[in-house]
Amino acid sequence: MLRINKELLDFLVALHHSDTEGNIVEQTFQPKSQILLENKHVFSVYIIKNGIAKCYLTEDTGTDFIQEFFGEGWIFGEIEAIRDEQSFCSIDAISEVIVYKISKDFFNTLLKTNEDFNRLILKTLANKIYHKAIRHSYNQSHPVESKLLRLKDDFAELASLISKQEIANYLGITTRSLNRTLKELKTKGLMDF
Amino acid sequence: MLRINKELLDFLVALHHSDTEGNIVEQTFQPKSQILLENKHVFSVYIIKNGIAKCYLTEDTGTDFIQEFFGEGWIFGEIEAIRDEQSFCSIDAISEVIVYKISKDFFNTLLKTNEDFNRLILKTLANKIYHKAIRHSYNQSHPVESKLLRLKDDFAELASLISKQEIANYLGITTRSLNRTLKELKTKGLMDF
DNA sequence: TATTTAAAAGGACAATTGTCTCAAGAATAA
DNA sequence: TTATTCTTGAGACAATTGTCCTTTTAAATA
Repeated sequence: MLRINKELLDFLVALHHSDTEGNIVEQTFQPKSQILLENKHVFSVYIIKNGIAKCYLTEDTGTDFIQEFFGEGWIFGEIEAIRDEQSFCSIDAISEVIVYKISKDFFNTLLKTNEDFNRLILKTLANKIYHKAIRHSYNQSHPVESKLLRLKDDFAELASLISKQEIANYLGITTRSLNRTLKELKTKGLMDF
Repeated sequence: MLRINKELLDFLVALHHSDTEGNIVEQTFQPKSQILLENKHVFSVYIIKNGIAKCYLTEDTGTDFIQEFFGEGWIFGEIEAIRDEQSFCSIDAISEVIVYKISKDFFNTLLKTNEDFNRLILKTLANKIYHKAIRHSYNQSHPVESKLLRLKDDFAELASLISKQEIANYLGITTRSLNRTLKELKTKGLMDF
């Protein structure tokens, strides 16, 4: 769940070092602040240097569905830059988040001119599809208990950072269901956090 | 649901015309035949010239979850070619399916040498992520009735081609739930197919 | 420390969805 | 036409998950 994309991060660190024209800017976001809002123009592409953010979608029912937690090396805004459309997710900082920010134009230029970067983005997109497909399928076919067990280690790792509400929003369930199932798993000795 | 990717199809038609080295092969699959199987090496990338296929994942519960129905211009095998990993989905022909088939190597060469193709693939991947995110979120946050109504037109269009079981597998529900909800919607006059 | 506010846990009940089973209808083959 | 098989539809019941609301616990602030 909290995979990191070291390759992409390393690439950006190097790019930032050699950048003399201000194409890459570092920016810091405070915990709980909003980085991107749904249905707005996106002018930049962001790569997380440090911290954790959540990428979520607010449904007409009023509930948020968390697409993914983003850690180091994760990129966002790139889909909008490629599709040339508005944002379809909101992004909030969870911890303090430091990003490398590059303009949409520079991002598209890099894609054209830098073969390594191009390949990295292709890989990143392919990975996003792969993981999304696996998760979507699993979510639709398994009860809450299984979904929780599957992410046991991830949640234990993130427990101090994210709320129960956010875990529920990631699993697409209510906090009531989450608590109920957590308690059952504790009784069974299958969960401890 | 059954979007077509005309741009990519047109590109391949042109490429096929000018192909003198046998890099692009046309292949036909009979209805219900399997084109790709989960967890196998993938040696080629496929673009649908004609027909409809389903892309699905078989869970340990024994149920299939349909990721997407693929129509004209849809590409598959490309994620595996980029990630250099085994297949993570199975692909079955629903109607008779004619594909353009290109080798993994040729696909990767094209990505490097042909800027237009590269851009098309980037767009295609970005679109897959976009649509998957929207659907996953909607599926997790809405009851069966809403999911069905949302796809009313698509299902009406596909009704003669796909089975009830396949609709259920696409929505991640059982046929029992599907039938129950369809009946309710008919009673309410909201559904007719 | 006392007070206020927010997050987490859970009781009671309702709604939704799934499991199991069987019967009706349609399609296919003998 | 008559079996045979497959798809569809649905009854009865069980399990899962959600809604609403209250209580408990923890954290933040005066």
